[in-house]
Amino acid sequence: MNKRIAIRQMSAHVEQEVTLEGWLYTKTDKGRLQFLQVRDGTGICQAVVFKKNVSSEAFDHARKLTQESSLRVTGTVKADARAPGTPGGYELDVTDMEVVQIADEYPIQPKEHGVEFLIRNRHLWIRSARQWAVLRVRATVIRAIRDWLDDNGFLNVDTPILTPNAAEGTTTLFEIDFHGEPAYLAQTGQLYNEANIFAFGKVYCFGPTFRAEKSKTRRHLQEFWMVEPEIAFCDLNGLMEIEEQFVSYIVQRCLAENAEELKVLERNISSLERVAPSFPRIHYDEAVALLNRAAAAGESVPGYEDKVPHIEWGDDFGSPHETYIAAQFDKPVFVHHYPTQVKAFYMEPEPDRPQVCRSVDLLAPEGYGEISGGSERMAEVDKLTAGIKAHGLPMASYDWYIDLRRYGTVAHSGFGLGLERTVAWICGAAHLREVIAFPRILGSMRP
RNA sequence: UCCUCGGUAGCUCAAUCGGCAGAGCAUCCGGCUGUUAACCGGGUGGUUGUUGGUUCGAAUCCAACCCGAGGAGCCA
Repeated sequence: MNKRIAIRQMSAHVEQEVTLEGWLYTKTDKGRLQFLQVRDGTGICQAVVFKKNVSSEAFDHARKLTQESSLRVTGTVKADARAPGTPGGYELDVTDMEVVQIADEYPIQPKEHGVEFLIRNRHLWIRSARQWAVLRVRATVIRAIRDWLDDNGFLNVDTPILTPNAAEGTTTLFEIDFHGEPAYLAQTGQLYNEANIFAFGKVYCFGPTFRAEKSKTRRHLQEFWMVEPEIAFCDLNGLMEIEEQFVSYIVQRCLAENAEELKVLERNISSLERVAPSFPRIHYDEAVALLNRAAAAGESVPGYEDKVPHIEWGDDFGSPHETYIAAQFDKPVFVHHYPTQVKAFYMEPEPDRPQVCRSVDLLAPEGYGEISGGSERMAEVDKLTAGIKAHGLPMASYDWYIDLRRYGTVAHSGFGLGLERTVAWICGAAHLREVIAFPRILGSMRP
């Protein structure tokens, strides 16, 4: 029995005889010479089958291999600059092979396909090189998120997915039946996070969240993952410092650990290398002025056909606005102090100017939009109850939340970072559906 | 909910003014010792999204519906 190794470890086994277990990605048959591209989940490696080097049975088996057939292939690892693969530069000079199964005709070819077809075959599409690379980067982003928070004094306290009422509005909730009582799939764990900081100081929750928005764009999913850190004794400025450290760490971890994956994705690395503290910060007032100067000059929005639309002070930004602002910077940019009226009820108004609140969105470069939204939370009972009234929300639902301000209230802040938008940005992915294994998008949840 | 675009072979797409349903890839057969989405020769493969209408004749024109994509709004 030969040593079984992973393709990723091939460079450590040059001139040794090893066995790879995997699937045939594609094949080039040259008569007495066959090139097999073998995947094993860790990479793709070229296995070269010379007729004179193997038994006639093994050679015939190789000829019969179809795309995605499962196999064990044994041979000597050779360093060869001509060898393609991930990582390339090494190939297997085959001495023997065993077919596990000859696969049926495989629907996905290593060429262009339409979106509908690929989504319908998502269970197979995840084997393709691009999808494989994206999902590996996603796993790195998740590790980086947990590592940074765990190493910086945050305690992971997860929050419920079944909730009795909306945190921020009711139109985008998935309703389910909780034994005769209506319940909703969580859109955020933030309110519970705020309870948790009074026990643990700095906490985060990290899990799936659900939005029944009728949104059908490349930036929306019905089910997506969000990490939500929440910090006691922290104001808006403190929050932005944490966010820029956190996001920079995530990006740098991907650069360090996923060079091969980013190469498969043909991602421009230099724009990611710039992602380091500190990030530019602009006030909502400045952003409005910037947008209206651009609108007056008739500038167009990168990636859109339309010109920059004029904006009235007090309105929230639309996607074209966000995209234009983000395009003015070569790093993620903070926009802070949004108008109080367009933001959620719990955001702390600026004491000297209550028309704006201590909120901040982080906009990713290259058109990937808002990857994070956060704020300093209202710390006083009276302000909070006024805020709940002003938004027309049922006071009774928030009794425990208001309670938190009665027992040792402090300035506190938090944000939510959208996992898929972050991964899409790092990978340069065209659509969020590519950065989660089984996307839930409007009108489709199969497979 | 609204706007725009689309649906033809397993996949990606052609089909001129309404006039024989056509390629490439995949698959199958044959050839080839350095291929990178190989190449060369041959074969298989069709209820043109659905229903109805106009017409001698419809993939093509008309109507309704179904499905998909991108975007707006909303949001991470």
